[in-house]
Amino acid sequence: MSKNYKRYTVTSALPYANGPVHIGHLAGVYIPADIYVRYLRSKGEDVKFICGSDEHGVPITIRAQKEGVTPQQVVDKYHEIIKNSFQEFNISFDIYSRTSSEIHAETAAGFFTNLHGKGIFEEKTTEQYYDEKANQFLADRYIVGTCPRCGNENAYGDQCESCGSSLNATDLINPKSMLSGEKPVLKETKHWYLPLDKYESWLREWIIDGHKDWKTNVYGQCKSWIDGGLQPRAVTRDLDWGVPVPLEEAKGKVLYVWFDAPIGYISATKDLTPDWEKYWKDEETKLVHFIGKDNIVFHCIIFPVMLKAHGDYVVPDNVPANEFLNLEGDKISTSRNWAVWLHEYLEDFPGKADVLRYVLAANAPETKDNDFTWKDFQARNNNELLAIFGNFINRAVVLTHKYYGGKVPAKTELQPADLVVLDELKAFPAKIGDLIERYRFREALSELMNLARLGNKYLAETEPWKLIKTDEDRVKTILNIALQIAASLTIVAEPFLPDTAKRLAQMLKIKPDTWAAAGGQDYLVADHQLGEAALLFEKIEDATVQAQVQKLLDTKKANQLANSTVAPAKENITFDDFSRMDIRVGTILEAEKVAKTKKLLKLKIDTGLDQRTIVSGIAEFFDPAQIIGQQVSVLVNLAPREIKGIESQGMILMAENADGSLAFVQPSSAVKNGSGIS
RNA sequence: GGCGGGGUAGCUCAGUUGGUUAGAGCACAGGAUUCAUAACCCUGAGGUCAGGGGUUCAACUCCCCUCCCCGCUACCA
Repeated sequence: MSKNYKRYTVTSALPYANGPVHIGHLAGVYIPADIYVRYLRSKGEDVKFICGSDEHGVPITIRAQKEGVTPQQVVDKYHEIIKNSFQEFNISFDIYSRTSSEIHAETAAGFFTNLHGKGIFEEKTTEQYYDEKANQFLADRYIVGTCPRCGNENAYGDQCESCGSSLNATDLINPKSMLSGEKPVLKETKHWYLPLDKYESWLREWIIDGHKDWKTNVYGQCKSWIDGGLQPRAVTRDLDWGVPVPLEEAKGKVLYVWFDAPIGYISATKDLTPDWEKYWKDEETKLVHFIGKDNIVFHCIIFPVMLKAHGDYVVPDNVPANEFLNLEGDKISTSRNWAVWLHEYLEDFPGKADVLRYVLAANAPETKDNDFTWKDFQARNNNELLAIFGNFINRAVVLTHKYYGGKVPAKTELQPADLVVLDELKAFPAKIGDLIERYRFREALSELMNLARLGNKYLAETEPWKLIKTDEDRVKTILNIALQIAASLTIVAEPFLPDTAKRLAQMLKIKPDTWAAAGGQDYLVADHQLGEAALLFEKIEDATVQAQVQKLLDTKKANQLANSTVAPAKENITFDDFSRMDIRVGTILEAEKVAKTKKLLKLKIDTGLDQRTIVSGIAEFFDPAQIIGQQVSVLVNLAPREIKGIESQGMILMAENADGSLAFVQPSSAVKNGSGIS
């Protein structure tokens, strides 16, 4: 398992180019990956750090349509924003490519052709909605219609955004194409499937038996998927935005985005170097994917199966997926604008990329979901970066300037306390490096701070500012050692805080050196002239973080306002339309939870006409025992429908609150069962 | 409901194969200090390791049950 690798290919998840990047992405994926890569480079390893924008898929075409622009314009816009954000946070990709590029289309199509040639794919024909006027098949999101559950007339084919139900396009009442407005027809279409099920035994051997070293969340999730049984997965779609399927018979079809996206790692590497094959096809290359937990199945199951089926490629050695980062106690949400966007952070905190890098790395969701708060951000800047790291550097450099004109004094006689500190200093780089190699970035970072703490403690205990009056030789040794610690910090801090490391190196007037030089007791030679002391960090005031908190509170308020808006009235209907509905008052006689469901209650209702069974999705809000005997409104002439094997004969009328909670619609005083409602 | 992950100090989190007294940072209290951005340094207090049962000489750790949070997934007429 611990093979000796000659080189590394490190990828970080391709951000989807339909929006900017926020702190959750950074904390979960890009900062860990960047720390890992910078460390490897510092060790002198041969490493390529690969990323790029994921620019295909239906959501981008929808956004384009909404904004009245082309998909290419959408991805061009976000590709630039995302790319710039990464640059400003010093995420040191060797290449940041994109999947709308020519080289990617070639690579992805080539990959498909290769698998197709090997007879890997299964072909299946199914019925899908087709717009005859626009002459194309419709993605689920391209079909609107009336939600069969809540009656919202603008439900999408995959989901109703009004009631949150997930739907099949064929469930919609009065489906309409978003392209032409016409009613779509069902039409047969052929697609190519990757038979994941045929790779089950290989996956078991490779992951379940072979990669017990993976993080528990990753390993557990993979095991769950494999044990649950894998299904063939379509690799093609009827869509005009994507990589065209390279087959004569597949005109108008593109590669499904999940198939082409991971190949983006390969095409980006091609884009980077003609030597790309070495980084993908050589057994001595260690492939590592940094991703968030939502991406585990693609990087641990699907992409490896693709690589395995192809046969020439190596499969990942590790996939250190992180959990999610919350923001001030709530989930980060793009649609609710509950996020700290990277480009906005840099406007509010210019020059402070490292501060956010530090806070996010220190609080990265490595084993479970974590919370980012502005208060914590302030505390970590003021109490850790500034008070421990910055302060130590400042003390050492200021004292050296004060006593020795900024020239590194030579060590004199070493005392036991000095030797202890030098030993500890020497041990740090290996300790930090080991943690990084085991993907434990938080702990590695805390060891980095411990090195600065060692410096502070050493100064506090030796008190050179007192000794300068009595034992100047001793002071020379002390400051020399303190400066050696500072010098090593330039190296071991670099993966985490690249800007800071650079500024520190400038202050000490040293050239960046390799990891091997860190921990040395003579990294700074005697008489070396230091630069002027400068502050590495500045204090973040209460008012500053308060402003950020206020910004979020405003967002929350805006969201509440948006939620409280009442849905617009539906189209007028005739009295006749209304009178076709037979709504009666009934009494709940029995209520029990339907086994193996979360939302369903099986109710027995006395409708006055009869006693009938109705299945209703209200279990989340009502305790069965508490609702027996209550009167409710029942739509009695709704066609019966089987739900979870139970025939439901009618529907209970419910009022839905803004927060989604439900209430019965019931008479204000008891009336006879069977009384009509009109 | 099924599957996966999690529940450890006021807060954010460590705790590797079961092994003495369960750790760190922040916050808090006391002390020391003045080179340093009132920062650093030392000491202390603070825990029914979600709850219950079991295995064991020994359980935060392994097994069973229950509750809660997150994710994937099914159900919603």
